[in-house]
Amino acid sequence: MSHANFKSIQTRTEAETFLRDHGITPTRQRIEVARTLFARPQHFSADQVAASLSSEGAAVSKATVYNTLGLFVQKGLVREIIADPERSFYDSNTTPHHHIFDLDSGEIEDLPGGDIRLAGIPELPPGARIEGVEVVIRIRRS
Amino acid sequence: MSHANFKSIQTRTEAETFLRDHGITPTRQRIEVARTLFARPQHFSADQVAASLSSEGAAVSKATVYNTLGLFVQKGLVREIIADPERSFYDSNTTPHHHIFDLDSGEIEDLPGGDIRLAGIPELPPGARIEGVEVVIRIRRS
DNA sequence: TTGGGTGCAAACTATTTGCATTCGA
DNA sequence: TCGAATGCAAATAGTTTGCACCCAA
Repeated sequence: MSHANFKSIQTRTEAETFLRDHGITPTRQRIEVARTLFARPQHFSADQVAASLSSEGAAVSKATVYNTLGLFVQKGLVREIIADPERSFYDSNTTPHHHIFDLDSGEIEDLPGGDIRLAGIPELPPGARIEGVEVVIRIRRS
Repeated sequence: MSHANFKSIQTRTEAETFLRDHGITPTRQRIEVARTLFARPQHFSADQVAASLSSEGAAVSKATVYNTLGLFVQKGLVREIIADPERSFYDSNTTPHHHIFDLDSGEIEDLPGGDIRLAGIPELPPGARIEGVEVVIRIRRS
């Protein structure tokens, strides 16, 4: 399955070590964000991260949530998913896989199967370096 | 090539007919937007459409540009491209093809070759109807 | 004539930023 | 201690909406 290599984080201590291992100063807020995000493979918007934290009593300001998510993307801990024109999502599973975006619920799911293969990726413009390839399947259930 | 079937619109009259054929009341503004968009296959943000129009002296208010693009998407005249987290783009070429998003310039190009094939699209959740499949390759040149 | 379309400005939402305060090492 | 990180509020940018006016049929 697509999150076969996902390493779940359960405790604050694990989160702290994880951040340190990635060269990130583990502050209280970053530890909380990491613990929430990496509890399991999931897709969260910045707002959902903030809401989840505050429901656990670990409120972190929205600005810090945004800054932290941006930092995590930059350090490769999470992957930004651009599928909803209204907001970005962040995927705690960085192993290669693709997504389904449900237009009715606004939720993102992993594309099951994981055996999607892109054939025939052509020659890119000279000097171009691929930063990412994303496949999004937009569905509707109504 | 990927826009082999693209039908270019050059005149206001052609635009008017085109809109009527798609069940859209051809107003002055919609005709201008259509003429600009369908002159050739291209990728425009709402802002770029407005700028292009006003540089031709055919100013259309930004609200109307947004409303018109939304209408065109809904009627299937253009395709919305979600590749840049900051804004939507609109592709006047609706034949199936995919995109390259240049992270440095913020521009979208068609993926050349057009022979990309997605193999192994798995079974989707029951009742799901595919509204669109988009492949975006993010590149950097720096 | 008349209902849909447009323009403008105001409203909204997501995200970023400036700056004083606080905290980790 | 001291620079980095945070919080809050204000600023930004894209997009949507309310409402009076206008125009296509």
